[in-house]
Order: sequence, then C-alpha cells, then structure tokens
Amino acid sequence: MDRPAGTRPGPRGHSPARLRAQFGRLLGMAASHSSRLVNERLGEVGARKYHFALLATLDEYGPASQAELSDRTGIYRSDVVAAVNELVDGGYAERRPDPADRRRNVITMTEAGNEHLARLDRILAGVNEELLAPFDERERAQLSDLLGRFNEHMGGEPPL
Amino acid sequence: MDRPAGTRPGPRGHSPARLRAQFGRLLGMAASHSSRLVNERLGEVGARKYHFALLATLDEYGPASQAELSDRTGIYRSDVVAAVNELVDGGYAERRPDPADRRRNVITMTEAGNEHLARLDRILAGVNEELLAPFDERERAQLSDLLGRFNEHMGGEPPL
DNA sequence: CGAATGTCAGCACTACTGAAATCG
DNA sequence: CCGATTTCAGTATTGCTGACATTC
Repeated sequence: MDRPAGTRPGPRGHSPARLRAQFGRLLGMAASHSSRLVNERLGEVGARKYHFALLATLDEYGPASQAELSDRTGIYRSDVVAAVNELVDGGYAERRPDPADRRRNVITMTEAGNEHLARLDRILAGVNEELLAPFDERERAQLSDLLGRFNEHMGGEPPL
Repeated sequence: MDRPAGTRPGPRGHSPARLRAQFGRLLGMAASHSSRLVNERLGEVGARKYHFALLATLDEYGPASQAELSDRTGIYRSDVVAAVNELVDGGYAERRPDPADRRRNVITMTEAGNEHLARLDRILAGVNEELLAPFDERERAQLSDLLGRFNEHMGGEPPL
C-alpha cells in the first residue's frame, strides 16, 4: 500500500489487516448468510420472519392485543400493524376489537394459521439443519452457549 | 435443536416451543446487537460499514476500480457508487477516470482517508472489545473458529 | 388529564435487481 | 456485436421515530 510520504501520524503498525476478521464482521457475515437462507425459504411460501414470530407467539400465549404481541416478539408496534395485516389478508389470523377495552384489538390465530405455522416450523427446522450441517453435537452446543451468553450480555431479547 | 420427543412437555400438544432458540434466531439476535453497536459508533463520526470496508480495501490493495472494490468487499456495484460518492464528498477518496480504460474510474484513498480509516479502526477495535467482553481468550478463539467455519460453509465472503 | 393502543407516514441502512450509457 | 464498467432508479426487509386519534 503506497501512501504519501510523511503520512500516518503517530505510531501505527497498522499493517494488521484492516479487513481482519473482527467479531462484528464475522457475526455480520454469518447472520447475512443465515437470514438470506431463511428469507429465501420463507419467501417460497410467501412468508417472512415477522409472520413466524407472530404466529409462534400466538400459538404459545394465545390470543393477544397488538401491544402484547409487540412486547413478546420485540417487533415495534408500528410494524406489528403491517405484519398482522398481512396475516389477516392471508387468512392466518383474525383481528377484532376487544369488547372489554375498545382501544385494543384481539388477534387470534385461525386454523389456517395453525397449519401455516406448522409449515413454517418445518421450513425453519430444515434451514437450521442446513446451517448447522458442518458442526457436530458438541460444537452446536458450544455455539448455542456462546451466542446465548453473548445475547444475554448485550441485553437479552433484542428486536427480532 | 430438536429435542427428543417428550422433552419439554407442554400442557398441550403444541409444546414444541416455536420460539425456541433456533440457530438462525440466535445469530440474528447477536448480529442485531452487534450491528447496532457498530452503527452507533461509526455514526458518531458520520461513517458506516461500507466506508470502512472500502477504505480498508483501498488500504490493503491500493487504488482500484469500483468493480474491483465491489468484488473485494462484496458490496454490490450499484451500492459502491453511492458509498464512493460519500467518501469523495468527505474528502477521504478521489475518483478519476482510468486513462488506460476509460470505462473505469480509479479510486484512490487520500491522506484524510487514511486518517479516517485509522479512526474507524480504533472505533471498531473498541466495539470489538465491548462485544467480546464476557468471553475469555479460549472462548473468543472458539467463537472465531466456529463462526469462521460457518461462513466458509455458507460460501465464504458474503455481502458485508 | 395522563397513559395506553392502534395506525400511519416516513427515514436509514442493507441487500439486491434491472436497465441505460459508455467504452473495449 | 458482445462484454465490462459505471450509474441510476427502484424494491423489500428490518429497525426505529414521531405524530395523531381514540379510549381508558
């Protein structure tokens, strides 16, 4: 790398590759690969991550308001609106006003939503296998442990 | 990830926690935390990942055409245009037509660009420490190894 | 009134596509 | 003509902010 003479103020054996594999970059690359695969697969059935997260949450906790869904999934309230719209359009969920509190909507998963969730579940299980293919059980456990601790360190449940 | 049948028995059939920590989700969460921090820090000096990637590449390989920069960084050619514009606007790089092949531009890092890169380098080193704070040397090595192998498995150099 | 809820508009960054214009 | 390079326009997803009306 040629640099004009007299450059570089201060000491800097900066030769150490700038493109060095920093943790952030390694993570970014890995996540990029991963989410591309996930989106591809989910996209094949017209779904995306938000759909899965919402349906899974509805399945686990039952009918809920959008604010509750937002809290449980980490998806912003404003984005829950759009995602729920899509689920309703697909016939996977129903939105109706809460008679007990008319500020709220109660979101309920339909039978079709249940089937859709099962499909997404299968798809994601397959993706998971593809992603983890090169690792043995011990390594998978290590990875889960390390990433889990990392996420805890960074403040637990983040966006999605 | 799939637990043997019967594990984590739910009160009812749908027990298999759909929100289970799948690898993809763990990765996504980790990357989300990481990139948020990186963007915050880089944003403080008006930079973003693309800037660092391009400057680092220019530093390592020297002046190059935009197509070369695209190949080396994984940033799409169309996006290199905008990022280089920003670098040029900031005075960190120069864009001039290649006299040998007038289809190309030769992008060169300026002295200010060199200093800027050093600053970004320091920033990212700090972020790296923040991210890896909870891990000891052995664990950091493990993480690097596992993520490195993962990325290789997924097709090496991806986007950014 | 203050707080919660749903909704909309909009921004920023990343990833990615398509096409046009130029030059080899 | 084919192919490479640059550039522009545009799309989708995710993450996130601000504002507004309604209702509690």
